[in-house]
Amino acid sequence: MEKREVKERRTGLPDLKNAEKGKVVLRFAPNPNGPLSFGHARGLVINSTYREMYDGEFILRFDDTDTKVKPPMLDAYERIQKETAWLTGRKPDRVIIASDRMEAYYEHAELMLQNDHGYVCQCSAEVFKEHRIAKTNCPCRDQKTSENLNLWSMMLQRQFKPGDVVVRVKTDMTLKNPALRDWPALRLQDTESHPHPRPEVGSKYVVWPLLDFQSAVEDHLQGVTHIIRGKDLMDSTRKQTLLYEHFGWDYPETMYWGRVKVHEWGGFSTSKMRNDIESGRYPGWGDPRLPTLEGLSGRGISNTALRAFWLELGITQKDISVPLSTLYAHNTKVVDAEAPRLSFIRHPVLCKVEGDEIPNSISTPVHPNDESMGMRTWEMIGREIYIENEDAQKGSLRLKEFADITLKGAPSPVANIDSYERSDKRPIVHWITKENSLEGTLLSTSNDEIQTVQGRIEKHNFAPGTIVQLERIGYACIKENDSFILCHESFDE
RNA sequence: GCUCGUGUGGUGUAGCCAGGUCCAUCAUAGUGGGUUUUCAUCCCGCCGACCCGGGUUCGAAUCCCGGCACGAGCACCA
Repeated sequence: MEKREVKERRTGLPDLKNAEKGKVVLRFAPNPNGPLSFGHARGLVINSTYREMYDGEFILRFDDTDTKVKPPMLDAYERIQKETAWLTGRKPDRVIIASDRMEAYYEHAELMLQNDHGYVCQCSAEVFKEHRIAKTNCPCRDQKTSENLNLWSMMLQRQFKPGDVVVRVKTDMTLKNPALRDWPALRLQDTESHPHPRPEVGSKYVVWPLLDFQSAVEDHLQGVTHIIRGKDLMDSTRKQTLLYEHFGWDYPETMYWGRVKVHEWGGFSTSKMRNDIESGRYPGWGDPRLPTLEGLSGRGISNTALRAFWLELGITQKDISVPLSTLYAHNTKVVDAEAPRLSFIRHPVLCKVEGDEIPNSISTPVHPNDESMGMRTWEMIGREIYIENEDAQKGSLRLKEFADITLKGAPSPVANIDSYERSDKRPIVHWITKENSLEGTLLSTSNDEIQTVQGRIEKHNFAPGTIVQLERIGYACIKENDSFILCHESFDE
């Protein structure tokens, strides 16, 4: 047997099976029942990265076929498209909305009934469950094709109530895997009391496809070649493969990833977040404590870091739990080189500087490792500065880039300049002059709480959304000119 | 219960399909040190893993069988 030449370490995602460059079609299909969360990012990152690797196409599909249990949210359609572009770096090649495609699903449902590959079942869910467990056929299974078509048109004509009737795919009631036995393909929804939120859809339809049917038909219609999704949908693949066999279609290649939890968050269920927002626990989807893309980007987690994070996890089927520090480590790498440095003084203490030959201004670099970012210059005319209360307790300090001082008196100490050169090992602290700073606020998240610290923030001209580094504190995202939120964990006080 | 899937250091991940070059990769965390007028960045060192038991084989992280553990599906949710 021939041996591989060298075992090379794989980097990046593994190759796709049966993939030809330029002919790969991938998709990601969220339910628009809320904006995108951290968990959705995996599907977006993995699928869109394969698009780039294979020069293929990437479809964003809205699976909005449930109006009651997981009702879509109207503004999510736009938001999800924006968030997708933000995260993946470009727009999807195609956008499909399932609720626009109902006629196609009806057509295939009818075709399935005509070919006797499905039937209209009037058993209750409970009764059918008995059959599924007992591996026995339900009476509806033997109906004539004409009877099925007749019942189908009655469904469309609203002659049944939700729960009374369902269209099933004929598989085999003796299949080993109970999940696959004559699975339901379409059902009725009361769209009068639970209308679809899209005005053009509203109460227009009562017969709605279920995920396995809708997704299967749509994947075929769109020419999807590779499906990469969570392993919770493995049985979906098996169900859908049986449907594909009825239609004589070839099922796409599939890959799965396992379940991911984040230590600090647990899961990230859109439905649960929606409840928490509606109950007032969080003010909105963009709250920095929430694992939504909006919440994360709002506190300065970059799209590059998110991509690196998910690419590193890859597509193993293991169920894992990851600490947020992993994401933060990626973010630091992305953000540090570009983050201007600013001084923020928590619990500020005002000091009067005294000494000989005090210069008129002090200059310090915007970024210690990048001269091209320039200098920041503080006027020393007023000779009043702020230092952190905690530092003030230490008595003698080195004001960074300025002077060694000794503090005397309280509560407004005098800072006597001992030396401009560094003369000993006294601690180096950050500081700011009174005239070059404003009152400011620093927010941070911790254990589902938002903490606030008041202080003095160095004046700056950076736009909201800019990620800066507050010296000796951490990276922060500018919310407004005088308010910041910490990107990573909270202060360790 | 039935069905399916997964088990590599604290956390992830490579290697497994095509057994040897694996006293097991890389990252992150932790820890020690270096650079640095930030408790940042950067650099170096250390720490630490093949779920268990059989089997096949000259040789097993890799193949086979059996356990065990964990997860998911069995919805008229996605």
